[in-house]
Amino acid sequence: MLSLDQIVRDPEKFRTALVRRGEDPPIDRILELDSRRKALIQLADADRAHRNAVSKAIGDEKRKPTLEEISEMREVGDRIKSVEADLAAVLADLNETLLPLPNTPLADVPDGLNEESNEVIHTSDGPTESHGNAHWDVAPALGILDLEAGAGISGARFFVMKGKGAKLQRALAAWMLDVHTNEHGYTEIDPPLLVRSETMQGSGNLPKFRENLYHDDETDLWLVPTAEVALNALHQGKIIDPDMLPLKYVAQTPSFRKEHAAGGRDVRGIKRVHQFEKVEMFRYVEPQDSEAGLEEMLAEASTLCERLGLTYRVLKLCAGDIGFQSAKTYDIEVWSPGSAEWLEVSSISTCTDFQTRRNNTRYRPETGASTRLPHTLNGSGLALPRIWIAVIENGLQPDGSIVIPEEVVPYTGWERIEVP
RNA sequence: GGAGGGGUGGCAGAGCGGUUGAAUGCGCUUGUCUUGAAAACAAGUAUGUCCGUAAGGGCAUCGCAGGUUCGAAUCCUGUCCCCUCCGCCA
Repeated sequence: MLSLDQIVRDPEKFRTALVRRGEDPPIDRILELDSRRKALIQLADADRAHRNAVSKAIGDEKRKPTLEEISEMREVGDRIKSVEADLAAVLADLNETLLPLPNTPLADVPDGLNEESNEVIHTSDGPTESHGNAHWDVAPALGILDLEAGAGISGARFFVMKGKGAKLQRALAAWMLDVHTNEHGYTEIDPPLLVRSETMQGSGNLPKFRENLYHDDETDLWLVPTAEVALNALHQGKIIDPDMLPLKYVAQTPSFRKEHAAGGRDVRGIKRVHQFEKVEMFRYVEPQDSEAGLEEMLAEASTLCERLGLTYRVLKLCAGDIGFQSAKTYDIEVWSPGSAEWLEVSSISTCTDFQTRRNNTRYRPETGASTRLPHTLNGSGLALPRIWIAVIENGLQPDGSIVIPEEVVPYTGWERIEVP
């Protein structure tokens, strides 16, 4: 959520920032609601101050209230109730107006309203040829992926990994977690996958992206579309002690997405599915450290691609293409020689104080100082079925077998997936 | 699923209708003392919001939401969460 206070102080700054994202923000309405809000607070506070004074006097003097006092205070009480009702309506209105507004892009985020304006800022060395053997042909032939079985069990966009395919995915995830925990200083988290509405709202997924989420009506719980949702809620309503920041968390979880918006795109294979594994990095940092932290996370995700021997490139997303809660995002894409395209395997964002304001996570810079909102950063490190695809397609040998990247061999226990 | 107990400040823990933002202890900050530290002593130490240039003042908050009352941390209702025992169960 954007800061009401800051919007009121500099409405034009927010208007232009949101227009960059292609929004038409109701700034004037917000300003009007805020001034009504302040006026109502003053009315109610004045009445309450009066009532408190009278009640205190009665208490101090240890006497019964007079009939005049009782009738006057009843009147005051009624008036307070009616002003409070008005105020509640204004607050609800304000909330509904602010919640659907996305974060404002940072100054260095490129202009542009769609992915065509994204900037490729780095392309690694490595081959970008195509051999035309896509994973949806190669993997089923090797007996490590069963798309029909997935469809039979659960429907379109579900899949079954088998044998060395399943083991490869598990090995990749374990390796990534180990790199992040052992080399990058992250603490491993295993969070709940079903979360409350409040938690979903805190990350920015609700109320706006309801149609992309799985929900259980009976318990009113939501399946997480990414571990970010849970990691972001780890300190909700809490004040983080001085010297605790930065907090660096990593989690491997499934992600559940309805993918309604994808329509008929990426229907073949397992590039876009309803349930997939992902290793997610998440940081809570002091505001002044968030831009440097973002660069570090980009490096941490990039190094994984490099160590797997994959050709990858880094995109700086334009203002119109960054996610709802993001102020700046890098995407990492790896080359898929089978389908001859770049596959997005990581999206790394700073959400500034947008999420911590929503779920009331604060920190104290030092003992005795007043609280501030930390910034949150999130990034995939990395998204699994897609990295699995890249490993399979890049490891494909002339004889049809797959050679596994050296780094993960200690985790698989073997170096090659042979033709059966 | 059944029966009971409980949610109070950074932590522990009082208060159960009269002003209480809340005793007390611990922790923390500052000061005195000390060569320094510890101990001791003294003072201070919640969050949010509104008015105000500021100093300062008002209001709200004792899980959450309502209700009763001149007045609610205290009484009533609902709800969420935690704990204990029984049952069930991976």
